[in-house]
Amino acid sequence: MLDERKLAVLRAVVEDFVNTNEPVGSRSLADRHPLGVSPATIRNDMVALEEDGYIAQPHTSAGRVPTDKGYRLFVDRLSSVKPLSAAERRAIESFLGGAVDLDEIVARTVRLLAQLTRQVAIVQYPSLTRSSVQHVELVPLGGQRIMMVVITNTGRVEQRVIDGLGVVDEKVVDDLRNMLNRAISGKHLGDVPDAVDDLPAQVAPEDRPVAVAVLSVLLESLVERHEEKIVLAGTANLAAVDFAASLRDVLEALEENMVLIRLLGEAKDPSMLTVRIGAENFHEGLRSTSIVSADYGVGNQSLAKIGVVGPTRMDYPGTMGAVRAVARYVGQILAGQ
Amino acid sequence: MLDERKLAVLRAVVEDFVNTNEPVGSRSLADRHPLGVSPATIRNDMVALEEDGYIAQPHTSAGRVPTDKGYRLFVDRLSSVKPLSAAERRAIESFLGGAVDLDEIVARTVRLLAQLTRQVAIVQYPSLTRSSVQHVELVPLGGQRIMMVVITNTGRVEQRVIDGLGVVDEKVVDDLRNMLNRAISGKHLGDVPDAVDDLPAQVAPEDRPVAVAVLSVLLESLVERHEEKIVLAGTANLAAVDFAASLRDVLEALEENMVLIRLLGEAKDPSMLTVRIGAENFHEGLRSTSIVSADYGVGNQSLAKIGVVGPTRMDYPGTMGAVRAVARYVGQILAGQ
DNA sequence: AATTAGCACTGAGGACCACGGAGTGCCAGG
DNA sequence: CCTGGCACTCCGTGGTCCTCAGTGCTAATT
Repeated sequence: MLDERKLAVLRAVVEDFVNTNEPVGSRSLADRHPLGVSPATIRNDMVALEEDGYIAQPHTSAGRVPTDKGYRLFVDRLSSVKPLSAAERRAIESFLGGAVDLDEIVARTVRLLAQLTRQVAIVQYPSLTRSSVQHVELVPLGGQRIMMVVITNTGRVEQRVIDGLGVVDEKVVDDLRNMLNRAISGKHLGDVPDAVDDLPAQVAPEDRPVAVAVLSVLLESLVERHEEKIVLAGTANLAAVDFAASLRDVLEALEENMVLIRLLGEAKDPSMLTVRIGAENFHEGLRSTSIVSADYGVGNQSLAKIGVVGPTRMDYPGTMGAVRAVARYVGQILAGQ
Repeated sequence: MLDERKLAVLRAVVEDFVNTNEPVGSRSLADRHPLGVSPATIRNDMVALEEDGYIAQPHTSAGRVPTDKGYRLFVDRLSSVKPLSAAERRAIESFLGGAVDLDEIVARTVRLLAQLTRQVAIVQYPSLTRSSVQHVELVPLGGQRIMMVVITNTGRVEQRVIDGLGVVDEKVVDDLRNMLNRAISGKHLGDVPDAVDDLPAQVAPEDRPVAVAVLSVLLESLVERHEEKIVLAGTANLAAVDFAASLRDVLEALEENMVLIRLLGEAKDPSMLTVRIGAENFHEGLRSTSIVSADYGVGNQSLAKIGVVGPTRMDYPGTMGAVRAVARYVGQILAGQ
């Protein structure tokens, strides 16, 4: 039903449309691609492709434009991920090399990805839920407050102030800290609740309120609140594109972090590139955009996602190459931290 | 030269233009404002205002539009900051109330301000340079690395990993931590370098490399690197406006954090509202925007700035009111932390 | 049976033009 | 000093025409 040549025509349509942003007609296609047949033949193929829903006409007597379904086929079967040039790879290395802490790694990564793809880049902070506790620190602040700092093995730091305890003896804080670390350091975050369950029973009754307060804040900050943090860059690149939806809708969607997190999260196949095209994105404002995302992590443990948002009419092979390459490098950098 | 009525006309022109986004003519002005004179008289006044450069005509036989100079006069002499409504104030309180840590306070503040003003909001993290050290924590990570966490009195937390030290004894880390805290906790950040100057001399010679490494990272993270962090929200609100400069230029300028930091920093009068109009902003891409900014802080000590970026054609009284109110509330919240 | 050349048809978009309307500047009279 | 009146200017709108890229169809060719 779709023979080789029809697929070649579809590929050519996608490539030309991505380049020119104008509906592509049979004549110009025959000119620019070595298909070896005449425009008339191409027209016949186009009719078939249109009947199957891979391309569409904005109006009669205009060229053809790929549909979401057409892009889908293109991505799945007609293109391959384009590896980065040596220069680009060197740029990544030097760009990410100088980062000193997690915040900076993330900040640089997102800018880098936006620059490489000339689109909007998204980087999610390494997930809390899949990492383990490296260390818990309790710091008595002046007065009646304690600051709790939790450090995970992915370099992420969570801090929280615990208040309203009355005066707390420094010795008590010391004991509590030691006990806590003995109980949970090295533990997977998911196991923390169980691990601390019987701790209050082990402290002297008069110190129990403090212990309970600390534990409840700990649990809240680690387990209950697994809102993930994300960072954006390159929104300026959107201005160059003209969307079916208004630019405003797209920008609004991008500011809704929860939406983005969900979208990134819906990858089919972990540790692989995922491409969601147009209406495949459930969010209204992103109907005319595509999202290319990938997992990154240390070893083969996935920690979080990075991704790129652009018009459906984007350079898929190039974008996919950039996303994949950056994801790998970030993983390496994190492993070295 | 500029009598009362001419000023009233200018005020009316600004207000109408802000509302309608269309050049305002003498007739509609006479209709909508109780100036008590005829359109012809208003025309004469307009000629005078135009000669002085406060308003301009996009083309002959069109209405008048305020110039940057006109807005300047309006802001300085013809308008007053508009206090928020009770409902708005309640919204601020409930919105900022639930924040648990500094990151969240900042994140909520910026979203709030963007929503109140329907423009782009900027919030700068509390400055490191003006705060003091609350506590320094050294945490031996597994192996040969140490994590350093510095907590300031403004709730800000800086963390850094120190690597490549060889195996470090836990006892040494303990001593170092105590010594460090004795030396610098409570100290103003600017005084930290002096305060730690002679610390290496106090440790045993064999531990000196560790101490030196820790100190150099400390100094680097606190003093040398006083890049300030900022956060944006509400960029989607820009899409509704049509700028003289392209939207892309504005978005690009907004992504250059260093530019924004400089712009915010150039407030005339600390602890007061600052308004920079159009070409008063040195940055190319922001020539057709205005920036309203204010300091916030605890007590009368200014810690950082917040601000709003919008078209020169903005509702100055309302925006100024929102910025001022939010700045105050954030100060209160920080003080209570 | 598949491909191609030829041809009539279609619709978008640009150039051109006429016109209505909002606004101005100026002048003469209150 | 203010105001009504008036001639003038220019923008924006809507209509018409024309071009042009591209299509679908049919008949001829391989």
